[in-house]
Amino acid sequence: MITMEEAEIRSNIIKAMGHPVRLMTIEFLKEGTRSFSEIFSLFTLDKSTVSKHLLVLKEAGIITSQKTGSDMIYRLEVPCVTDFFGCVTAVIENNVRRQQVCLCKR
Amino acid sequence: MITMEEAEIRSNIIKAMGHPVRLMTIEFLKEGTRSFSEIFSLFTLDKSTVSKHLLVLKEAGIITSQKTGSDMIYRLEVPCVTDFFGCVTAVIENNVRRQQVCLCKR
DNA sequence: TGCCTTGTTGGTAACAATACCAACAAACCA
DNA sequence: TGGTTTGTTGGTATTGTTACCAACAAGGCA
Repeated sequence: MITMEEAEIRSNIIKAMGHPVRLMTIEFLKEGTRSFSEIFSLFTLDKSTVSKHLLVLKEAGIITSQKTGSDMIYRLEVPCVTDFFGCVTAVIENNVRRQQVCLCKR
Repeated sequence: MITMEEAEIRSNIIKAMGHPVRLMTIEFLKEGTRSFSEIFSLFTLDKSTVSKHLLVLKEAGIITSQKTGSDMIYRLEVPCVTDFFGCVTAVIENNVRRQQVCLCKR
């Protein structure tokens, strides 16, 4: 079994992925490095909001950033995180199968 | 790319895993079905708090429950979620390597 | 029936997360 | 140099999450 302390560290990383904007960003960066403005243009959000989401991913160690010219370039540091999405899809399909589509409320 | 709506559904499932208590519970259920009282005794929390954490996992479709005698038995519905923990460990190790251990704040 | 045991639900207080706007800093360009 | 672009940081209002206690419901057993 895992200790409570361990669980806390792990959940911090998972929590960082638990937001639609951050999830989409990860998916986007899976295709390669992207600039801030490219990521920003995916959403209809204030630039400060996007910047803060990227900071959350950075602090979790999931992405890194690097200033290049006038652009800030973001990179997916640990691509294996996207492997997980297949399993998330399996959960969703299982929910649909069990007609519990609308139960995922958080 | 993934749509915003899709990202929302997925993030709901990931969010359900993003809490130490729920993460430990998933790890525990990986070993087999467990009763409420077995799960409850892992923590020093009020029973209502534990019950609510289990509800979150249920609503996400990650676990299921079934009344058996006087006990409520919980079961991990989609075991593949634990495959992900290996990658989370990779993130942690990468953070340590880059001396960013203390940056994972959420 | 009365009373444990087992777990869920409701209420609420404390805290965390998220969004916006405004202000700022750094680099680039005219 | 002065203005523009690019992104971050600070402040703050709103909303969401999590914990506790209390009350309840269902089942088992004296």
